[in-house]
Order: sequence, then C-alpha cells, then structure tokens
Amino acid sequence: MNLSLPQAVDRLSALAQGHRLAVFRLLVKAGPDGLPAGAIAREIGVRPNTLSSHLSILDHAGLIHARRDGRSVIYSADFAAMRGLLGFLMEDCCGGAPEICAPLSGLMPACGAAA
Amino acid sequence: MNLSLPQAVDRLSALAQGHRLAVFRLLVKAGPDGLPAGAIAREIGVRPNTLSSHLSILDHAGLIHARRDGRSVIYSADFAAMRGLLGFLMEDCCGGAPEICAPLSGLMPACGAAA
DNA sequence: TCGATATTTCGGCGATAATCGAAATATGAC
DNA sequence: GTCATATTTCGATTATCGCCGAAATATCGA
Repeated sequence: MNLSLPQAVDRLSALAQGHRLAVFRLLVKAGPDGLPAGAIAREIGVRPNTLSSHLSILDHAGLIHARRDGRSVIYSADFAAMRGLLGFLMEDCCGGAPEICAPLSGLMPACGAAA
Repeated sequence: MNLSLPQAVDRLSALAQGHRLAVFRLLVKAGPDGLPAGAIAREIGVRPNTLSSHLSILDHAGLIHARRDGRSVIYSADFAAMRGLLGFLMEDCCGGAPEICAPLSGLMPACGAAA
C-alpha cells in the first residue's frame, strides 16, 4: 500500500524536530527490541512528559510502536513505515530514467519487519 | 561529509509541508534538468510569492538548487543531499546487525549528481 | 491497601510557520 | 528608455508547535 502525501507529511513532520529525530535514530540503532521510555528520556536529555508528547507524535505518524512491559512502555522503530516514506520521496525519480534511482525501491529488506 | 543533526532537521522540516513536499517530488520526477519557478507554481497550484518562500526554504536546506535562465529561474533537486539525508536517518541501523539494513548506505548512485 | 516507580494527560505560555496583498527587483523585447 | 513577464521581498495576520509544572493513571512489591 502506497503512502498518501498527507501521511508522508505527517511522518516527515514527526521527524523534523531535534528531539524526535534523536529519539527515532536511537530506536533505529536499538533495533526491533526497542527501548523503554525512561531510558530514551535519559539518553536524549528531555523531561518524561515532554518525551511522552514526542513519542505520541512519532507513534501517531506510524514511525514507532509501543508495547507495555510491566511498569515500562517499550518503544521500537517501525522499519516498514520508514521504508515506505523513503520510497515515497523517491517515487518516479528522474522521470524517464528510473533505472538510475530506482535501486531505492527495494531497499532495507527486512530489518525486524517493524513490530 | 556526514550530516549534522540540525542539518538533518532543516532538511526534514523543509520537506514536512504539503506544498514543499509536492514541489520536491515534482523536481525529483523532473530530474537534473529541473523546472522554472512559474511552471512549478502552476503545477502545484500555489501563488508565485508563496512558492518563492517555499523554494527559498528548500534551497536553504540544500535540497534544491537554483540557476537563472533568462527571465526564469530553474530549480532542480539535489540528489546528493537527499542521499545524505536518507543515510543519516538509517545510520547504525539495528546496531549489531548492520548487514540487515546497510544496503541503504550505497544507494541512489548518481542520478544527475545534483547540479 | 499503601507507597514507589514509570508514564501520560492537562492547561497555559512564548515562539515559530504559512499565507496573503502590495511593492520591489531582474531580465528580455521593442 | 519603456513596457511586459518572471520572480522575490516586505509587513501583517492567523494558526500551530514545543515546553513547562502539576496532576492523573498504571503497574509492581511489601
């Protein structure tokens, strides 16, 4: 299923903020296992309530997923969503010469397949 | 040269707006030859002064380049900048298992090599 | 149940962003 | 030089964003 432009804007907006981008990259680095909200807050250096707002935005954009584990909530990156966004950005690249840029389409094969 | 986080935020912010995203995708589709500002305004359906503001933001973020041709100003996508952004987003993907996501690193080979 | 830890929700404040109309600048044709 | 076309700059208005402190919710252990 292809991304709509408003969906792509939502995802890009979610990433277009320093703290949220840092959070997302941290989760990309962490892989499918993810990290608890508290650890993210400590690592990024942001208050828990502010982080919660950021996580909510990333979640609503579909870029990360939350799952509860005891008192903690574990967040992990959704790699499929990211792949969809990258594909959307490069769609129809170079018009008549797609073979130049098309290699992007089949990228980032599995990588945990989100969560 | 690797991207800094603030630079990446600038690029993502530039793309995180409906009209600007539409403009960028149009220029990606157009390829290295680019399009004059007027044609972009007509295609996207936005007033020339508003478009100019958007183009300025995309240009300042390094995602597009401008060159003058007579009375027109031709804008074209900077594919190298885009490649840099994608690489930044997926840096250190999945931590210990980079071979799963790494294929992203060497992507989008030339595609006009910007301008 | 009570207290401690982990996270989220709420209300408000200051800063930033998107758009507009009007005017200014740049280039080419006559 | 004068006019028309193409694009940009300016100033103002309205809406949205990011942060905070305080309070609420959820889970676990004693």
